[in-house]
Amino acid sequence: MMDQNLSGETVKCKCCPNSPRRVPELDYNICDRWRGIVPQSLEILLDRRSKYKQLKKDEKDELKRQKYDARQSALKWILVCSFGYLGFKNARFGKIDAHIATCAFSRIFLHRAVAIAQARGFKLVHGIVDSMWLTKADATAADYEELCAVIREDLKLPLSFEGQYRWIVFLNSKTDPQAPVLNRYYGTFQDQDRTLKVRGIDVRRHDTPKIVEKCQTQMLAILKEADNSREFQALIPQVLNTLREYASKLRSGTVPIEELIITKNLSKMPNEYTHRVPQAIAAQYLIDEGGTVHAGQQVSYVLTIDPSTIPESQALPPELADDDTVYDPERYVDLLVSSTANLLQPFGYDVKSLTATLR
DNA sequence: AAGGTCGTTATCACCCGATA
DNA sequence: TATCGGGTGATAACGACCTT
Repeated sequence: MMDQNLSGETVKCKCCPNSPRRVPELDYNICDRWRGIVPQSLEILLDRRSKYKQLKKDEKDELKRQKYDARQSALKWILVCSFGYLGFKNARFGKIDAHIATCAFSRIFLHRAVAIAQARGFKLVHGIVDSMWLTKADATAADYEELCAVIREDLKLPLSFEGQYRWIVFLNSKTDPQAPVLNRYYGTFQDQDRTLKVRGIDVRRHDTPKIVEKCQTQMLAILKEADNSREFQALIPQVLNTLREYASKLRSGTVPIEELIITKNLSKMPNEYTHRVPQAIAAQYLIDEGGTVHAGQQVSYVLTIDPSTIPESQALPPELADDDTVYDPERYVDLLVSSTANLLQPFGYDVKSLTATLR
């Protein structure tokens, strides 16, 4: 968007239909007379972000480092939204053609970056949008930095090396167990702290109850000590012990309600729900109590024992829970099992086998 | 914004045994 | 032989949330 002058008024502009600046694949013309308002605006944000990144890099004080990191991260999300907004039809400066053009450039750049990496002996494990995961036997951080510099120079784009993983697990798709998916993975970096990076799974979701989050966090803490896949496999029994521990705690009925709360964002008014989903049931309880619940609002609930088959009794807002409220241990155990399976699926464990080990 | 995953609920077909 | 109900499994629709 920046360097290519991609903006609502510059892509397919009327003033220079024969501009030499073209969009790859699509051959749209890009204005050669004016700089677009989008790149002009983004420049401010990009400059500021790279300043904070640099400041963080040069800073020793941990608190300040965190502060700079938070600022560059806030700017990152403003920039991500700017890209999204370019394709939003109601946006003042939006235009779908400019959005499509941005995607076309991004494909070309990613392709080119992959080609450069491969030409230098790196193997592409996975790539998405503006990121690549590469391997090369015995490659050092310096090798990756060097590759970065080459690509940066070639594409004339800022590019940074995030780190080297000791190991990384890409989870397979549940709908197509053959295919690993791009938005669910976890791994540890080779730094001193063995920093974990986790995307997409339970601990990253805000609707995961605390009990499951704690359990999965503990499991990840166990696995992060592995240096390679052999050590990883050797740690799996400890992970299974953690699962058993949490499951029996749940079954003993002693887990406090606070750890069992599930919170969801309502996407519609409670009466618009066609399915008797727990969040709709919980919302109805709140309305019955004289509360008001709107789309966009958060609603919390606890999964309760359902002695009848009335859907109403399967969920209860924690606000209405009392000492007699009994949670449904088995449904929470199911959540634990599924979160465990999310970690161990590539190693031959699934919900069925894990459930069996808990009997 | 776009492109996904995934879990839950609803629905329906089907099987099977019980019942009349 | 017809009917009913429970259980099971497949499928569609729904709904939430995640990734960049």
